[in-house]
Amino acid sequence: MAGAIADVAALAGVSKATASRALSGKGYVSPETRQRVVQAASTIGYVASPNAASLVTGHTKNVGVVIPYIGRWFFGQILEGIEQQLLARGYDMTLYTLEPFSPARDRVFDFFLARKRFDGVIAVNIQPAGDELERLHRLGIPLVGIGGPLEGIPTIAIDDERVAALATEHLIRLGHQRIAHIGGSLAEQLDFSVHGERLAGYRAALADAGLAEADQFVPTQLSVPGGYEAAVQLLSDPANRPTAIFAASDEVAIGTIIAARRMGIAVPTDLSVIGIDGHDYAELFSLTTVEQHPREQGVIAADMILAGIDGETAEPGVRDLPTRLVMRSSTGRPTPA
Amino acid sequence: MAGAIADVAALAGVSKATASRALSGKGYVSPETRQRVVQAASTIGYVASPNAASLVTGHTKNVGVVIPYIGRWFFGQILEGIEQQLLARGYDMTLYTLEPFSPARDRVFDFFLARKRFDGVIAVNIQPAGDELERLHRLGIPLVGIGGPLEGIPTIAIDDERVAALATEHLIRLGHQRIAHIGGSLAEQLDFSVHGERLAGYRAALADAGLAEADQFVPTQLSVPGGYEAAVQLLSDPANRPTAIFAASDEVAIGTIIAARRMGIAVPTDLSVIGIDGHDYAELFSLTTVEQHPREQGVIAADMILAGIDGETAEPGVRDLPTRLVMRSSTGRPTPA
DNA sequence: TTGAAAGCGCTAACAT
DNA sequence: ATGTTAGCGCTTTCAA
Repeated sequence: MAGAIADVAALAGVSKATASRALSGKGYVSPETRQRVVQAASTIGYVASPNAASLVTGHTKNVGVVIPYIGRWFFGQILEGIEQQLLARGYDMTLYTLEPFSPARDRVFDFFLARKRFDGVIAVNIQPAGDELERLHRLGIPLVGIGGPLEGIPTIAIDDERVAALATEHLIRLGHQRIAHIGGSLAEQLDFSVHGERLAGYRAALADAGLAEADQFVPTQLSVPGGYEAAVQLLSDPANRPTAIFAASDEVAIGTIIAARRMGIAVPTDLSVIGIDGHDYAELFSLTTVEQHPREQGVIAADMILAGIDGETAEPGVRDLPTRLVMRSSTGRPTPA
Repeated sequence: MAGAIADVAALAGVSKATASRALSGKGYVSPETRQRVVQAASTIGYVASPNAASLVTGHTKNVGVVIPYIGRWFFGQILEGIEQQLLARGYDMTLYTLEPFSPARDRVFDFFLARKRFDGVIAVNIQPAGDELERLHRLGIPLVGIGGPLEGIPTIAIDDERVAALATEHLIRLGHQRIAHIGGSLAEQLDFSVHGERLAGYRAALADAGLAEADQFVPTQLSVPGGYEAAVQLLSDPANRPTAIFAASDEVAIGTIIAARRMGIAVPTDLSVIGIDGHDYAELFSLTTVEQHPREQGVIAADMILAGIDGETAEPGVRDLPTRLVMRSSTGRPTPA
């Protein structure tokens, strides 16, 4: 309907090849001819079909993104970053949600990703099960990971252990002795080693301060409701209550604060809370947090995949992203007993 | 790399045509032959390239989705619904975020959507500006809208005016007289007429109860921070404070509750709050709300676009989705003065 | 029931 | 600097 390149060529009085060259900028075309072709294309409203082009070039101008959830804030931010960057370069973003243990996983790997539709794939917080990693490599296209080590794939992540230690140390420095940690369950495959590393950082910081036995870990879902439930559990015994909580994500921290306030526990007077992520609403909750800018992670990952598509070979391995501690008002010195 | 249909044909000892027929199920193939072809395909790990196929069939097995935001809960839910349904039918979902007034809008309409890549397009809460609607129609593919009237396009939505009236009436029935409304700004194009309709429903309900002059409307962004800010503004004058607030979305309602609690105003004792959406965290905030299941909206929209692609012509116009009032504890009777 | 051949829209040699 | 030709991987007439 909108016209093929043959129409443009005819209108401009040149061959298809010349029209193609003029439009793509590849190959020599005289300025006047180019002008005429461009003009013809615009009057027709011609836009090249990347599908047809991909058949001969092998490039699809399309990047696949595999991600565990869309609805959670953290992942939404990453997607926005990826999409923005891809769009700017003329690439499409095709999205697959891949929940852990979902039966749909196989189909995504065997069918959707195998359809030769993508120039590259970005895997966000995907813990490959079975031979999924091998299948990924078999695609034969550039791969980039976000959020944890993926064998043979260049990946960006934050240093989860260090960040967790940073957060915990902050609380220790304020004078807290009873510091609990609400984090992801170790069994949950979703987040690679993330859960374990944050737990390890927390424990290391405690140990360094001689507080090893004050260790109190509650696993939960990394979401606001998850944080809420864990906090209720953790704070229900007034006699045995921590004065500070290190939450593995800001969403968890927010849930924790909500729970505390509901239970009549003042934050930060009676309870200090710290999280990780740089959540948009953190300001609202006056949440002290270690920021990692998930949106920026998306942008960086998109840049990396684009570079890979352009032929620049990135070396596999994890590239750590900088983080920073952002002080807001949900942490303070413990009230003397 | 993974093999073309020619390889499958060769391995099965048949022609490409027969292989194609066997694999696609279109056309006659003897059971034994089909068996052999399928077998060959699976040993090679063959997956047909939809790009190549689309060149001849015109079908791309790909649906474009245009949406204002991806990070906000409501939109994330819709996307999850769409994606799940599309995936089940073998379709890809390609995503474009289209913020109101963004300069990237033109590119999406002129370039990305025009590339003949999609079998259909779902427009979520898109208020078409200028000739955007016409451009959409010019794509010549099935279109489906979510969230407001889109001329000439089948659309699903809730009856915003009715829902708003429902929420307001609930507060009135409880005995409230000073009921404020926090909603989207009328100038903001984002949500079609949604903002205006919810405002209208609110006003109609007030008028019906003879409370027309108690009308108090504060426009803001439809997000948690937006609700927070508006609530701070609305509640800062103790002498002149509403006893109930109808928020145009659950995110706004949550922001309102946060603000109120921070200001020492007890919910629902001193202030009743009601929202719209069926937000995940509503339970947490004990939020009375009018549910519309955004995820389900996504599923329905996907079904509609798929039907359209299959040739079933849906009539343009808005199809109203059912909603229901879910009572939790953020509304109550006003405390007698 | 199957095969041969044409062609979808485009780009990339290779000529000219 | 431009045109001719071949062919990407697939489906679909049309013959056999």
